[in-house]
Amino acid sequence: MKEILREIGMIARALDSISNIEFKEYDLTKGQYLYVVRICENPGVIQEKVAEMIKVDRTTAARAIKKLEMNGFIEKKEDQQNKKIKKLFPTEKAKMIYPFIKKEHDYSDRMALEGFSEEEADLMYNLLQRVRKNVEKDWEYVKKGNKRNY
Amino acid sequence: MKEILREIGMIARALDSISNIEFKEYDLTKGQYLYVVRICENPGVIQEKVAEMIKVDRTTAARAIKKLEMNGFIEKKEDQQNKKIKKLFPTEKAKMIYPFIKKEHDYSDRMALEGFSEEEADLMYNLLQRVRKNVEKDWEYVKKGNKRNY
DNA sequence: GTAAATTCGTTGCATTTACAACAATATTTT
DNA sequence: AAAATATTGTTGTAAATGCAACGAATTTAC
Repeated sequence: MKEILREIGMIARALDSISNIEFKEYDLTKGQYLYVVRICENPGVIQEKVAEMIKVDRTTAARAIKKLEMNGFIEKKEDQQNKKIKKLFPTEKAKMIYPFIKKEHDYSDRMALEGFSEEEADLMYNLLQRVRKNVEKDWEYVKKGNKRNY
Repeated sequence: MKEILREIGMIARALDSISNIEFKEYDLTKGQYLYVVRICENPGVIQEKVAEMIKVDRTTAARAIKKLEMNGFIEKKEDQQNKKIKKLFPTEKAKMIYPFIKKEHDYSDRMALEGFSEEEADLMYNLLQRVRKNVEKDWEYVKKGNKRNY
């Protein structure tokens, strides 16, 4: 069996580590860049969806977003139609740092793909999206309390 | 820019989450399966190397391994030549659960590669190894306190 | 239309994670 | 051989992470 997930785990931890170190400069603590990026790109999303996008526990997202709100990176706005949800928006402060996060991410993507041809890079992206779609099915299944059979 | 690292992050978090839930059954808490696997496969490694393999902070590995030792999953043995290092070995308890961890990992790898041809799976594995090698260079560079320029 | 189920958000608790700083040994440099 | 540097391991502290459990609003089922 090709152990692709072990490779993916190593890559992800290494990169998360790098990003966390680099974003301290913008007063973002561990993991927060993930939320800032998603909320900047999807203004008006709700917390629950952000957690799904990132693939993190709902309660983890809840606390991370609460802290981002306290530190002035994002704003929660009530919805008129639905009293239960709170829509999330980036503040000016978040909008200001977004380009820097993007730049860092772009650099890392380029670095990760060093030595790849254009075609290989495209292929990699497509293959990864397919893996991600496969994996998110199981993630949602298991997160809901179901048991995988193997 | 192809945002491969965002995909990789999503996949890795989803899978880590699944594994953590599934390995509770074997009394392994969050992240511990990573260490058990590496130490089973590399009996005699030292802590420092395990951290490098997994791509996790040295002190994180230190505490995780300490806990695994306390819970009877691994043993630390002093080296005769080098008084500084402690070699790590799996106990019988760890050796017993290793096949189950392997089975779970295999299942996840298969699930992740669903819809992939043999050739695509091979290609994916090769591309990922190349990305991993690129990324670990930067990780070590940044972890040592150096600043990337972008 | 009401009851049941689901969605969405929160908090209490236990745990992991990682930076900083230190100590001890080992290796390299001069 | 002594001094400087690197390696390996530990602990203090601060913070994130995630499960369990709750409440409230909404949607679905009957």
